[in-house]
Amino acid sequence: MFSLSEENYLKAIFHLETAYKSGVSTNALAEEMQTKASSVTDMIKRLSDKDLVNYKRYQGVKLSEAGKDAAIEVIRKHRLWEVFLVEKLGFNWDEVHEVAEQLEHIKSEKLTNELDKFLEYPKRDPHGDPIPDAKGNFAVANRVLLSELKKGEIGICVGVKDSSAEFLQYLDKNNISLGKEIEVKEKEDFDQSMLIKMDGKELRISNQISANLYIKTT
Amino acid sequence: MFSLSEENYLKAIFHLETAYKSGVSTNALAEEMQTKASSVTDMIKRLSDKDLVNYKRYQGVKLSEAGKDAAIEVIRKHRLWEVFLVEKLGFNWDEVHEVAEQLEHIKSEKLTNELDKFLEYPKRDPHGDPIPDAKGNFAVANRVLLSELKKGEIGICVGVKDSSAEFLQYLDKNNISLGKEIEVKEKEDFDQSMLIKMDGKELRISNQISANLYIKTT
DNA sequence: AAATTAATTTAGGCTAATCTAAAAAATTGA
DNA sequence: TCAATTTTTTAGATTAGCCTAAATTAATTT
Repeated sequence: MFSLSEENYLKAIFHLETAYKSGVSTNALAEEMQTKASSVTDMIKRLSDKDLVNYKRYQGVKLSEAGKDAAIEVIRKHRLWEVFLVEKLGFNWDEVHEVAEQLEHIKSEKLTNELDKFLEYPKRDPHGDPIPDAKGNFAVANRVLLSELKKGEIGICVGVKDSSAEFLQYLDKNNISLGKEIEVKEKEDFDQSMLIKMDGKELRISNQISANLYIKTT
Repeated sequence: MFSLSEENYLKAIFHLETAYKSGVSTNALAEEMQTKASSVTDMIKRLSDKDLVNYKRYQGVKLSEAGKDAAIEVIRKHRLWEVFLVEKLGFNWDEVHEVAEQLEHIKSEKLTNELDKFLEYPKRDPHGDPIPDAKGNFAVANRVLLSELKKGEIGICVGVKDSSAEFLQYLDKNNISLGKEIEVKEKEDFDQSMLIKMDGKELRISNQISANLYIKTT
């Protein structure tokens, strides 16, 4: 069994590995974990002793198979609890993160699997992220950022890259939610801002917005 | 906010206070917490520094108002989660304790209150124990132990004193559950064992059983 | 290729929560 | 009452997880 802190590190490494294919640097991990590089080195040693990561001094860190399994299990629980909070308890999608950060560490295989069943085996969490199944299998995300679409292209909003409360509240305020069809009417060369059409109305959004919205093109 | 360990101590003191009205002794608390007396002394000092307990050396410990409030909040969460596990996720009443021990430490007032609402404000947990409401008010238990009934008396089973998996499994095996009507047909002077009638059938039970079953007499 | 800068690790401390062993205080009982 | 026993506290270690400051290694410039 892993400690709360170990689980958080494993999760962070997992998320960073997509960006740092050749190994996650100590500094990147320190940034992600909001801690000091020296603390990261300490923890990496502990995780390495438990064979959850592969580590050579000054070379960055990668999850082992066991580490990956553990990370995916935590992510599975996090996302299932998010679905529970929104679907069953009426939380808004910008209110679930902090609570799910706690709930993801509850240890009970039966609990996780019964929760999954109770929620009818959801495939995605409220932010559109895929939920691993009991075997750790992910749905592969076949999506692009809205910022990558060209003028005239159309797609469905399927997820958010940034799930901070601030960003989600901006989306709520502008009625942007998962499932909405979005058409790129104009795209500014200078700052990448866009004029989009949604619900029959036009809306101008900055690149900061479009670069955090996942779209499935139709 | 309190640490996991602090919350567990507060809860233990709360439970022991009913038996030790004049203050909970260090040894009793060590026994309850499955730890050493010296560790208890350490923690009592910490709780005392935070004004969660009143403590004078060698005199046992009592919860302050703040300590009592904190303990009741933890107990409220524990029992609500037990209801959730049984009612919504299909756990048996002998499987919920360990998981609820973890869930009771999740910090989110909104979560607790929305869970309470989702469960339709249950008054009792699966073992018949009262659930404090959001203000910390308990239903007062108006019940006696089955072992206190005399021959010929009748009552309804409303709770268990021991909620260990072993005891609950014994009850399951003998079809004893909350809500059942029980009549004392015979009571043995020598060992206090009883012959009881339930569901039209007779069953002989030892004092260890009858002293752990709460009854509401009709 | 040497020098500077940046990243990483080591060394040494700190705190919460635990432990063992010893000391001190309270209780019991002859 | 006072000696023996029990209970409780103190003293001193230990571990996980974090910190700061210093040292080391790697990367980048010139």
